[in-house]
Amino acid sequence: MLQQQPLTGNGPSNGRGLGLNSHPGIHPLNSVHPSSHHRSDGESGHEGAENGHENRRDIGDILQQIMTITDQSLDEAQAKKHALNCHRMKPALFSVLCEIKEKTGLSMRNAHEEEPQDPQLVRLDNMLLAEGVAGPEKGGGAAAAVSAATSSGGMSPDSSLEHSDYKSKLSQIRNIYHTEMEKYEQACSEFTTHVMNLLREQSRTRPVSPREIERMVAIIHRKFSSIQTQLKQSTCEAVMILRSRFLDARRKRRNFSKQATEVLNEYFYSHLSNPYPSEEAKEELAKQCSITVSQVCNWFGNKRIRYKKNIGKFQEEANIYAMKTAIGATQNEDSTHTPNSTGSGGYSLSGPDLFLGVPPMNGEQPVYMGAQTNGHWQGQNTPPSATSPGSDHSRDSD
DNA sequence: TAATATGATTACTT
DNA sequence: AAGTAATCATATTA
Repeated sequence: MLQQQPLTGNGPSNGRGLGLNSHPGIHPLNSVHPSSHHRSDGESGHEGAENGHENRRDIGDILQQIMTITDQSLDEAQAKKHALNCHRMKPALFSVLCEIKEKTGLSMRNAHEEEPQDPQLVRLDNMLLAEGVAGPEKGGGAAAAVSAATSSGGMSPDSSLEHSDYKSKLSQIRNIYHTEMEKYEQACSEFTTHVMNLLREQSRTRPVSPREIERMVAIIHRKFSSIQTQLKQSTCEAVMILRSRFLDARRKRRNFSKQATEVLNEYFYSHLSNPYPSEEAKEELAKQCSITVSQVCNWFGNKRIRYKKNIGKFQEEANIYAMKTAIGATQNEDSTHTPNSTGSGGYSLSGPDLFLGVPPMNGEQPVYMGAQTNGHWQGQNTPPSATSPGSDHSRDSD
């Protein structure tokens, strides 16, 4: 029963680190059978001699029986044991053994170590607990850990796929961990009871103090818990790997939906003179685009810088969105205040400044070039005179 | 496949 | 803390 499979490759870390392929070696109990010691006591015709001689032979006999008792089959052993217990020299031997034990017992007394709770193990436990691997089953545990780990960035809804992937992987690890743990615990208790029974049984033929049993049990538990520590360790490793992979995935960029960029661009170009959405506006935009506020921040940061760097390149885009907003504005200029067009709700904060102060050229298209990019917005900036590949003079007729 | 677009990150600045 | 500018790394396009 205790030959349980040593955590084969289905472990969380591809079998790495869990390569304990043998049960904890607790052999002091059953390994002593010097089977080669069979003395040939065949010459029984020699009995008449001194008493001492006979006694020695008796003791040798009984010792022999004790030594070989574990070699016997169960029935045989049972019978032998019975015979042993009924042996007339048994009490004497027993008392001798007691005496010897009394003398040698000292060495055992100081073997009294109280394990001071390995800090490494404590750390492992804490981590497993924090990751939601150990401890009670809770759906939010893993998710909480993840969101804590990724709180800085903010995740797009796209990553919810990876998120659930992460969660399922984590629960997989969790399951493996728990089943393995259970297995070990069961094996441990089974083995412990087995050993205790054995010791109890043996206590009939040799002196076994409760203290001894206790010690043996402690040894067994130590052995098993060292295995469990290994399991914990590799579980932690697996979680770490999973986690780093998840965080890597976070770096993977995915473009926002068409509709989302639409909304963002609409806001941007309709607030070109001051494209700094307030906290509220950011939240509103985030909601509309189903992205996070920090993603909105990123987007505006990127947009501002890139627009400023090369206005010419964005001229067309600006015109398009200016047009859109204009249409939206005229559409509802007399009706309800809902400038929706492409799903863009009205950001009713600070009216859109389409065609800001800049006079719309003297011509046809509403060349949308307001934005005081040349020295306004936040702080000073010295755009290296936007290359303006677009034929239209992107600079205001100053 | 190279070039470009784009979302995220980082180091600073204000 | 919010921005800017530079940069990274991937997505998309030509």
